[in-house]
Formats: sequence, structure tokens, C-alpha cells
Amino acid sequence: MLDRKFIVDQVAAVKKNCEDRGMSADVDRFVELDGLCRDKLNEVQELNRQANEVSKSIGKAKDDAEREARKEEGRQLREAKDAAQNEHDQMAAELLQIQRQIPNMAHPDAPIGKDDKANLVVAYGKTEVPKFDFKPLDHVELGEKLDLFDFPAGAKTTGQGFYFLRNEAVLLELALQRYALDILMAEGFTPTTTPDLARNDVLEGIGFNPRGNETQIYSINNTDLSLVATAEITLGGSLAGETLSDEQLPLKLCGISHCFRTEAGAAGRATRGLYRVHQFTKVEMFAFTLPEQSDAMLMHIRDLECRIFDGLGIPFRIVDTSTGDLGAPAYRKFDLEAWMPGRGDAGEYGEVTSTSNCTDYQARRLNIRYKKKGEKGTTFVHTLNGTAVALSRAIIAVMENYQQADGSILIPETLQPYMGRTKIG
RNA sequence: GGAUGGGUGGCCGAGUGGUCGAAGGCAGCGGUCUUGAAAACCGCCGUACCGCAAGGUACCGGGGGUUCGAAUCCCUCCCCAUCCGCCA
Repeated sequence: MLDRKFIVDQVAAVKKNCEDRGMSADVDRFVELDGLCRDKLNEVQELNRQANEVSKSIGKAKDDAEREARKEEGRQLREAKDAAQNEHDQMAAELLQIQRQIPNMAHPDAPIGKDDKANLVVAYGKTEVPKFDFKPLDHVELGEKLDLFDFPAGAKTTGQGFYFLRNEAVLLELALQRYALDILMAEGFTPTTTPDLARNDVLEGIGFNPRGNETQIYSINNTDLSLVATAEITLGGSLAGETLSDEQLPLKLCGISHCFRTEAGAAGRATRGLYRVHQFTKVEMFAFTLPEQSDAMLMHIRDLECRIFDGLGIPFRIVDTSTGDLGAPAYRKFDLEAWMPGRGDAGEYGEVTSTSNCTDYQARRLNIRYKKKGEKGTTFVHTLNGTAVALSRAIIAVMENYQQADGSILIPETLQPYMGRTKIG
């Protein structure tokens, strides 16, 4: 969420930003209530001060009569304070509710537009889109021929949108993970495996909403836990409530987790095969930085995503996400879209990674701060996240781009050492 | 699941009704000394909020209660650790 003072000081900018992002929040009400709430806080504090004074004077009372009189005075002051406090708390709760609905400010260079049609292609990867002298298959058909997936079994045991990987698809998934991990470790990311469940308040701190009809989140009955939609949730939450030293930053982590998404409302939208599934595995990057480091860190993470896909020899483009398509916590977001020859009539780009600079939006909700050596006070850190490899979609990209006329699939050179073979089929 | 022990400032750790925002230590900052550094010694040193400031208010896991007054007493919830049982 945004800083209270910032909202009040920059009402016009905050409202414009809500509009650009197609989100609604009652900013005017927030500003009005903020003033009232502050006045009430002052009243509470004044009553408290008086009550404290009375309390202190009781020990010094010269006789019982005066002591009793002072006690009574104290009682009344506390009562008045409690009443004022209640009013204040009510206003504060409403304020927080509005404050949480206000999205992060967007980067001034982020394209303005109401949905993904306004996204801007800003660059392409090193690999050319492949030209086939045969009709390329999609990953579902390839997988069927090579016995790499079992969708019916996934549907039977669990439901539509679940799947089994089989044979070389398993090796490919593991190889991709290890390939990405090696690149990230060399760049100073601490490799971690993370819980696949997280507390709901952590989900909310990161910006997910675990409840409601529209939720993308599976929750565990009779607990306050949900299945994570990404390791971003647990990696970001891992430092909730902590105050770091500025010397620790930037802090770079990568985490491997399963990701669970209900995909509510997404039925029928490009759902074939592995593209949109309810469970997949992902290697995620996460960084905690000083405010002045986050712009550069976003580019660093973006570069790593490019390196990973360039290294795989997969064609892709980079998209600068428009304001209307940014999630509430994101200040700026870049997606990598890989070329998928089997998609659509003659191939299409499909999103494979996404990296966001969330500035201090998540940190403020999760209360993650840093302290500068020798300086007074604390400041919220900036948080960033980015996909290293979403395995389900990376598998699609590898299979479809590396398919051969005979239906076999070559393994990208960089993966061969991890895979222990050069082709499938 | 059972049994115990715990949750206090950046960290460790005292503190069982007022004079406690909290001893002591570590870390940090400033200084003395030193050619410089280390050591030693002296001083400063929690966070958030309100306020131009002076200053004030709150915070000792969360919530509630007792009291004029709670880190301290009571209730309740949460979390953590260790051991036992079960188990990959």
C-alpha cells in the first residue's frame, strides 16, 4: 500500500493513477477521514496525558479523601479516553481498508492503457523464430506421440487442469530447474526451496486476496493457510516484520515451489495442454533492495530472464506492461513472451516470465524495513520478483521450438548436460 | 497427537503492580589516548505516530479483563523451541 502522507499530499496523482490502472478507490473519503482521524488521535493522546498525570499524583496524595477524589478523576478520564479511542479506531480501520485498495503508483515510463492491448514490445531475444518445412505440432500432440504427459490421469485423480508428466518430460523439468538455478547462483541468488502453503496474512501482504469468489487462491479448510500461487509469497513473507541493516541489501533469493492457481474466470482462455494449469513448478527470483537500487534490480532480473531464454535458444520478446494490466503492487512490470509455434494458427507468443518492481508497496504491508548505519529511523525496503522458469510453460516452448519433422524433439545444447541426452524420441 | 519450556529494544538478556521505554551485555555512533589501528576508558544510542518546535502519546507475541495505574495479576488466542509417539 501507499504511504498515508503521500496519498494526502498527492491526491490528484493518486487518483489519476487509480484511473490509469482501471481500479477504483475512494481517495476523497480517505483524505477527509484522515483529517478527522488525526484530530481524534490528538484528543485521545491529550486525555491519556491527563490520566497519566492523575495516576502519578495518586502516590503523592496527602490523605485518603484526596486519593479517592483523584482516583475518581482518573476513572472518568480513562472512560472519556476509551470512548475517543473507539471512535479513532473505527476511523483508522476504515482508512486502512481504503488504503489497501489503492494500487501502487506506476513508473512514469510505463505505457498507459486499460489492458494488455496497450502493452509495449520493447525488445526481442537473440534467437530467430524457427521456420519449419513441415506443419509444426503443438506440445499436446507432441507429448501424446512421445508419451510425455498424462492429462486424463490428472483429470481423474485431481481434476481438469492437472496432469502427470512422464518419461523425458520429467527429466526436462528437472533439467530446466537446475539450469536456471546454476545461472542464478552464479549471480548471487541464494537458492531455496520454500513452503507450498502460506498464512493468509502473508498472501495479503504480498497483494493476493485469498478469499472471495474471484480468488485465484486455493485455501485449506479450517486453517488460515492457502496454497501458494508463487514462491514470491513465501520469499517476500520470509522477512515480514524484520528490520534489516542497509549493508545486507540488496538481498537476492531464488525459490523453487509448486504454484497453485484456481484460474477462476479463465475457462476457455487458451487452456489447452500445459499452458494454463492449476498446478505447476516454478523457480522464482526475489530481491529486497534499497529504494535507490530497485530500478536497476528490475533490469538485472529482466536481463537474467533473457539470459535464461537466450541460453535455451528460444525466441522471445519483452513486453513493458501497461498501467491497466499491472497488478496492484507493481510499479513496473516486464513480461517475457516466448514464441510457441504450436499456438494459434501459425504460432503465437505466450507469456513465460514476469518481473515486477513493487517498490515499497509490499514492504509496507509486510512491515519490512531497513536501517541505515548511524542514521535515525527506518525505511521500507523495496521488493522485486521475477520468474526464472515457470516449468510448464518453458516445457511448451522447448518442445514446440525444438520439434523435428519426424516428431522427435532436440534438447537445447545448454540443457543436454543436465538432461543426459540430446533428443527425445 | 502427548509433555514441558518460551515469546521483552538491531541481537542476547534482566525485570512479578507506580519512580520501567524498560538493568546489563553485544553491535552501532561520537570522543580521549595513539604516527595510524587495536585495546582501554568516557559519552550517546529502540520504534512508530501527533506537533513548526518545545513536547506529547503508544508499543515488552495478539486480543480482552482487573486497577487511578500493568512488561509485571487474570482470561483467551497465536507463535516458537525441546522431548515423546507416529511418519516421508
